[in-house]
Amino acid sequence: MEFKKYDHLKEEKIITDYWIKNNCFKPIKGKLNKRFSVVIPPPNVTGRLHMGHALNNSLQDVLVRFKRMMGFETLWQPGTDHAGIATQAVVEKNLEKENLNKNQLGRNDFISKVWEWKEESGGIILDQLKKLGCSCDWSRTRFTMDKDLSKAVIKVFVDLYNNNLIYKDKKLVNWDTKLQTAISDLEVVQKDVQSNLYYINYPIEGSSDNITIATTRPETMMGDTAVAVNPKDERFKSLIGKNVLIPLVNRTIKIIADHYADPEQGSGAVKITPAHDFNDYDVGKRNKLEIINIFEKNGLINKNGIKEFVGLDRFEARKLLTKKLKENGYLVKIENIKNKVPYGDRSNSIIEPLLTEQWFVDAKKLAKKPIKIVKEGKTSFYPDSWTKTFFQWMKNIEPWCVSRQIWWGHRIPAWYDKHNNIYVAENENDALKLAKKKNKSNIKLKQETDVLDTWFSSALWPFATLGWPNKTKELSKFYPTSVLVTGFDIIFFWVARMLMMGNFFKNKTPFNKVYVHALVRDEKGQKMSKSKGNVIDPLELINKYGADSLRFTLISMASPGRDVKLAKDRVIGNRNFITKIWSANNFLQLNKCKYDKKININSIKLSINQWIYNEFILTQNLVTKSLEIFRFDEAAKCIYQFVWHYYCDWYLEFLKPIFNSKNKTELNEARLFSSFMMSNILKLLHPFIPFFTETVWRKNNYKKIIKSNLILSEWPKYKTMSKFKKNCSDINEMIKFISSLRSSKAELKITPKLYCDIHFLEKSSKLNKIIQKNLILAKYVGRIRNILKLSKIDKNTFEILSQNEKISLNFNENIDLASQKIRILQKIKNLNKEITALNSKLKNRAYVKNAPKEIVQNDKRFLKELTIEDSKLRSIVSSIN
RNA sequence: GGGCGUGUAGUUCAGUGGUAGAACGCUACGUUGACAUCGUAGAGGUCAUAAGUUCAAUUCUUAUCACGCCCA
Repeated sequence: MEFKKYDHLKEEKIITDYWIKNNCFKPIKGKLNKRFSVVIPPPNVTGRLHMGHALNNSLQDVLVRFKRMMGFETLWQPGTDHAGIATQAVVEKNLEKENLNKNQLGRNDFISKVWEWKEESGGIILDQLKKLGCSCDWSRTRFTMDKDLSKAVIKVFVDLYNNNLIYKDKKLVNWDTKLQTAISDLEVVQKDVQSNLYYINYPIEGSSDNITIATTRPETMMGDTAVAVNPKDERFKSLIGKNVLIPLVNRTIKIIADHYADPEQGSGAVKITPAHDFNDYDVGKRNKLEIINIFEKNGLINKNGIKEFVGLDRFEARKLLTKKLKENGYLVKIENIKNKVPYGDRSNSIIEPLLTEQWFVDAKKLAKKPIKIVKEGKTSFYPDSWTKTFFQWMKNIEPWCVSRQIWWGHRIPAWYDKHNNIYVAENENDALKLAKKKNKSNIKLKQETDVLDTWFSSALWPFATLGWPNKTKELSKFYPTSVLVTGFDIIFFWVARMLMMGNFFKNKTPFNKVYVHALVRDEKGQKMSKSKGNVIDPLELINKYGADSLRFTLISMASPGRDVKLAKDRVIGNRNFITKIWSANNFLQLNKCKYDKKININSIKLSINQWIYNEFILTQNLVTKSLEIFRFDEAAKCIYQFVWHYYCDWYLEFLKPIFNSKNKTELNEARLFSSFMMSNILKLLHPFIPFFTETVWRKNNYKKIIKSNLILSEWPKYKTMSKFKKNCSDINEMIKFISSLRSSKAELKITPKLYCDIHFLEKSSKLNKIIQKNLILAKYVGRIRNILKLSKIDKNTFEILSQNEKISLNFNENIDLASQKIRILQKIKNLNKEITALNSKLKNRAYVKNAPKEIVQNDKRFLKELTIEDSKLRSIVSSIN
């Protein structure tokens, strides 16, 4: 009989359609009357599936499928976020191809263009998640710019404003000159770069002396409003209070004393430009310095700069200014140093601190409750080490700049009158009402043009997707969510902010547990990046090896606190695992194995069935326990071991002689039970490799017998049968015996397929009894011809030790006894090393006194066994001649 | 500079205060009626280094070294 190969491409498609058509991903009231819910970390609409998504979503799917089978009413809430800056950039790029820009279109038309783009290609990543097997309730897919979600965003903004948790302020913010918007602290990446440190002389007024300052950004001289020295720095003490002239700028500024100036750094004197440096800004505030902004919003020098520099780009200005300083003798030297320069994470352009009016969330106040919640364990991190990171950030949190000077996003619900009075309301009408109340007359209002940071709306994800601010059924059922699965890189961006918003608006923490997974790297441990060219495309792997192989690989490598180093070989290995199960299942079909629901475990008689049942229970318990504590790696490893090395390697081999026998009772039981076990294997494996297992489930007709799809079937919860104990231990002895027999053959260089006679040399051999009891297994799997009552002694006979019993083997072939003698002597030598070590340990009185009794007992028993082994090996050696 | 993490077989990683494990790779043999995407057997480790606690340390403590990440 020939079997078809497992065709993952074909089957995965069939199964996906089948699940969706049959509403398998929707919450269904399960046996437990408990609920389990997860919200997906919404991928960007501009996103394409990468390995990070693949890992993140595979893990969520494992949990969701596991809990669903456990009998929880389960919801996995999917969706995407609108990715303000990224999406706007994509659409602007498309416009460029048509020689258009957004200003030509105007705000409204541009936004319609973005929506057009979103409808067309904003769903790609969701389709890719379906390919991965994600069992989200796709009918509930949400988007952060949806009407409902936008309503939530606006309400949150207004409520926070009315609670004084949002305010408008003029502050130094991180300004992206390329995108021409403010961004939050978190969106700034500090990069190590090689820079020049310029030493420049500032002439001291009324003297021929200079003070030398050091700076990496000479062009900002145009905005200098002081030179600072450290009050403790003896070198400069006499200069404090004097005026200096900014070279070329020809403006006079004061030398001030401020502890910010570090005597060790540069020249010890530092120019202060409050408008263009966060530290200088603070110095300026302390010393009441003037603030002179010298940049336009696109990074060009404005009219506050030196005349001939106006309109120059900041880096051009630096070059030119350096040249002029040098020509005029102000430049002392240039030093090459390493320093950190801020870059925008989206634009990759150097961030300019710029004084602008922006909207801020009072994160410090909002952080208080989440800190408490996490301390109390109402939300806990797995692995726990992230708790510390979380606290560290939350306790030092800065105001969160939430306004962005772009068009695509939630427009801030604030209106201004002509005096710039602010009215914050959910809509223009309400704003007008507020204005009327204040002004006692009807006036015209203009809406704020800024939009909100995308993370502002993502922060509402766990309750906004469930219908908030409406009081929906879903909200009461599925909030708070059970677990959040996410990467550590967005703990601050997203997790912390969800905790703030959830605890403020719902007065309940948005998730009870946060499972934090690591990054996926390449096999050498390098971060995957396009520029390095080491990116592995998950879709390529899915096409080649199947979604299940990729999932199983990622899941089994997700051990806590460690990055996933992905190599293609792993995926191939796991594809082989799937093939192995496929062929094992073919074997069952070949032998007409059929599962009957009326199976009565209690009446199972065959030792091997009892044994595999027992092993299965151990596996079932360990897999369940591991998944409960997010040890995905342990769970995957455990089921892999069971399927391959217990079920396939031993159980199926032991079944063969029974399938060949004519004992109807045994045959029927074997057929029934092997199939029953297979059905349970499929269940345990289903969260890991859902497509394959559901396919086999259908192929085996389990659906008819069990009356359920695999995805909605019941998670195994079988109980130990104590009366199986003896037979299980017998089978374990059989395995040990057969293994030692095989080893001996290999050592004797005898072909494994060769049969031999055996004879038990011990007076009352336990092994003998066990083997007699399981004779057909021993004969078939152990390849034993006969069990002799009397020992043959000839040159084809060789004695071995198995489970410390002496057994003689008799082959139809000559044996090289001399070389065996050498081998055994070596074994004895090693054995004696152990015996000596153990002996001296047991002679140590302190050890015997202090160690737990069981440990000492164990050692004594072990020593005894070794001693017996030693003497038996010696007797074997002496018999060889 | 502050914080966190990692260092165990050739590789990727589990693990434990009491005889060191897996997967992949490697070596030898093998086409026995599920499976060569396979089987059987095997080789391979001073558990980074040093000191301390302990009857006992790969495991706990401290220091050092190496690597990685986050924050300033």
